[in-house]
Amino acid sequence: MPSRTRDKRSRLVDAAIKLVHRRGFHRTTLAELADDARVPLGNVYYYFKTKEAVGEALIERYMSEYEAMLSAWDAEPDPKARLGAFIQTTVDRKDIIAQSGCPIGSLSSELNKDGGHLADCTSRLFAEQLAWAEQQFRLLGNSKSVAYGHAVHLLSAIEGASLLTHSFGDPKYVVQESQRLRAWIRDLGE
Amino acid sequence: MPSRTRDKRSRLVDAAIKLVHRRGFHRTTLAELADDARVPLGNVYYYFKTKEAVGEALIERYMSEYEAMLSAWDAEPDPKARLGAFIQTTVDRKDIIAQSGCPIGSLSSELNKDGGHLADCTSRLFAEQLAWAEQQFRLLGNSKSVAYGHAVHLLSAIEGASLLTHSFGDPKYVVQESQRLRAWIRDLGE
DNA sequence: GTCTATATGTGGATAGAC
DNA sequence: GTCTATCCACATATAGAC
Repeated sequence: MPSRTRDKRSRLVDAAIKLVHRRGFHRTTLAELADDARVPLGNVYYYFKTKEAVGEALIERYMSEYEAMLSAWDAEPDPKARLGAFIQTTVDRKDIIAQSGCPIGSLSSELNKDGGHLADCTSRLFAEQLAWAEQQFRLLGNSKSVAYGHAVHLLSAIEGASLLTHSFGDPKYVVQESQRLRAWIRDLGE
Repeated sequence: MPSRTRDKRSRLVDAAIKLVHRRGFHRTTLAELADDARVPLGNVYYYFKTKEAVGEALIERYMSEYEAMLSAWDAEPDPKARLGAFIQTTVDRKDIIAQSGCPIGSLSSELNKDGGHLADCTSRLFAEQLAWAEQQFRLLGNSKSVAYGHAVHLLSAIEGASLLTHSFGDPKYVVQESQRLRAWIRDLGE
């Protein structure tokens, strides 16, 4: 695939990440996508067979972005610091979450109402996060089932607080809930 | 307003509750609504000026349903029992949550991407729940800010677990998180 | 109040020239 | 590979008879 071609395809995915987060998948039109990526509408179909294919590429992108973040967190010295870095990522994005919600959470909520296979793709993103967090809690000496419970609790609280932050358009909910989660992790195993 | 008229309008709102939860607001068409309520399409506009007006009625309905649940919970003897009843409501709905998510959460997530005033209506539902829960925590002897933090934590965890349950199509997340929340409340103030 | 037929706008997708 | 023009399906909304 030529590099110019990669470029346009990549720009379209960039646009999808931005616009789908802001307006949702179904309400984002291919015309808007093309416009934002400075690609003529008809040409979009050279890169993606259908709109659904754009959705797949979008989720792929999130998947690789997540891999990058995971590497960054794994650079932390110990599990508690890694979990802290995970939480901090949400706090860092508090303003964008207030505007448009958690990108994964709102996408998952939307696509799971269609019954299509795009829904399964988004849940894989959550599954990866759960598996990573479970691993950290296991390293803290917890049994598999306890570690899993902790991971579910962590992700639930973050996603729920993101939903409230989005609903009220106020970052304070993720900030407050993050503090609580940090204190919880700090005191674990004492 | 004649009773037959009330009937049809009410049936349309019933249909909206069901279909919007299942498919989302934007993807639910007025034709589907009319069909489900056994009302001819054109007649919908006698009861609602626009689709947005259907959305308002839908949220009104949720608001009054919530009032009814609140009364039920308030019948419990003490704050911990009331909070337990609140949590139990989510567990009771675990299967429908696995299918279509939390009705309020997914509606809020969807409508907050439009910037319209329907979004503000949904956040009022969350605000009511937060205020009620805060009140219960205050009755347990907590300061206003601590009680508010607890309320945010409770609602966040429930909404987040509902999101995971919906995403994976598996009730276990709300069940597990509810157990954890119940234990947390049981041990509060010890 | 009720219902049929239809106007109007929009969005995904395609045809086909270049 | 690129881009214009357009098809077609569908959804909101309205007109107007009954």
